[in-house]
Amino acid sequence: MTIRLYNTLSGKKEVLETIEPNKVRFYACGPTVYNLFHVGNGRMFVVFDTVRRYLEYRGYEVRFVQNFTDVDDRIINRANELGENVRDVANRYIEEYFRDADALGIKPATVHPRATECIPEIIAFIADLIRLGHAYEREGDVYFDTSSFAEYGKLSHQSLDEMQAGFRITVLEHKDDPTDFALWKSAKPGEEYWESPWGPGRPGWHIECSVMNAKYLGEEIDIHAGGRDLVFPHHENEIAQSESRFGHTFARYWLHNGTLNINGEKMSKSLGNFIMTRDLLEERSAAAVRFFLLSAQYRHPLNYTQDAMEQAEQSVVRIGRSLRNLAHRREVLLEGPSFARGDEGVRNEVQAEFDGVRKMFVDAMDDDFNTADAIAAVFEAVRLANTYLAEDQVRESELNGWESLISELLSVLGIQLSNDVTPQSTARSEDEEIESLIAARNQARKARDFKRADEIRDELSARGITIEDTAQGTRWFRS
RNA sequence: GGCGCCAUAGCCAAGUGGUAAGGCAGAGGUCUGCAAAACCUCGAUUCGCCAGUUCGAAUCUGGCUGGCGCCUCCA
Repeated sequence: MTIRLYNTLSGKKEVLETIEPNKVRFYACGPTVYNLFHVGNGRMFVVFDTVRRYLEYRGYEVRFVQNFTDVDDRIINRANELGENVRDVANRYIEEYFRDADALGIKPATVHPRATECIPEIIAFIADLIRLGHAYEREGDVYFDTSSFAEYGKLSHQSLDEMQAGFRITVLEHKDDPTDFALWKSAKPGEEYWESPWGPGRPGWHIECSVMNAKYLGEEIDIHAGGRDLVFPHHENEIAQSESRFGHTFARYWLHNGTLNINGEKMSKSLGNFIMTRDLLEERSAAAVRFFLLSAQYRHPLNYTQDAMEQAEQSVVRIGRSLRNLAHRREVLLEGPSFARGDEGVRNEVQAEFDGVRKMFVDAMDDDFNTADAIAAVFEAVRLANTYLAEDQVRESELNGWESLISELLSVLGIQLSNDVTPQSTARSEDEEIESLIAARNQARKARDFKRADEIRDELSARGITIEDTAQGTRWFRS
């Protein structure tokens, strides 16, 4: 069993072969912290969080690094707009990132470096590039000389000639060539700056990622991930910088997720057609949002619509009901006569079903993290579990088996189903009353006084209590 | 202008040469006093359109149409 992943560099699916056995060095580009992140950004975080979880599930020790770009024109502009200090703005949005990421079930990376924490290393890296003849200084700015890197364009599959032909407006500044890009930008009056051999200034955008990779993961890494829109120029430039500096392969596998679209267009801050993740979470469950974001293969575009979100919500409800029914059945079982608790282990045919579902899931995820197929495996487990629940005799070990299997798969996808949100204190005091109403209703049903039974059900329903009569008794829950 | 991607049922979405997964919504059935939950069955003779290759194509090739992304900040 091997994991295959689509590598943007080769344009093919390749077998994952890591630098060190059972260890993955994984870098994903993080946000520029000048605002909250929108659902499109959220897709990227969720997708690669899921890749990371899956690699861990498959036994890899994953060292996952995700940076914060906390030096950027946009942050400076934002700070000016707000009349605040640049550092304060950046720090605040880093905190806000963690808040929303946590709400979406995105695990913190192993390391979350910030560009401002790596300034000395960035300066040293740039100095090395100049020394090696890959960069030049012009009036306090430093540029990377793309013509010095023969393989420039290999990630985006374009030649330098093609790129130059594509430049509509040539903004040369001090650059020798339009495809050259800034490594170091001299500070404009009033801007935050760091001292450097080229005068006061700040790092360009691309250099921080090259530096952080080297600093936290080493000169060569296994997986580098980001959104499709980072392929060019950002990742192309990272490759140019790192490979020019170290003289060998930078990242083995380049993973890029498709855009999240809305009304057929890419959701982006510059187009202004975005929905903040935080706002979406006000009206939708995190589980549904995450389900939606994983409902398509990560490389494909995904269109955001109300309808699709509603469908995701319903799908998640179906899974949740199955888990709820498994838990209820176990509760009844444990309360029942002791012979019903007999636990002789899991029957072979049920074990075979567990194995079948798990294989379906792993096969799907092994094939370039096909979460759409993986979700189908979850539904297969749900269907089989529900079928098992319809049996007259069930065993605790098997109920537990279904529950833990479904939970196991959901946790790899990072989908956490919210439990009853009613505060415990309120819940407990109310429980007794509900139980007695249900008992009264069952008395009425026994006496075939269905009018009275339905009245009680309506009353409970009005209080937000849904009841379901099963062969094992009546179960209820807050809706 | 250059590079690249996509087009599968009402909706979402897998499937890259062997005869169309899964989910949502819908219809019918079973169970139930009823309801709910659940299970079963039904739904694309067909995969944007037109040619071609092949014993065989949603899957490969060419053309066309429609849509998107990148080439400028962007996950």
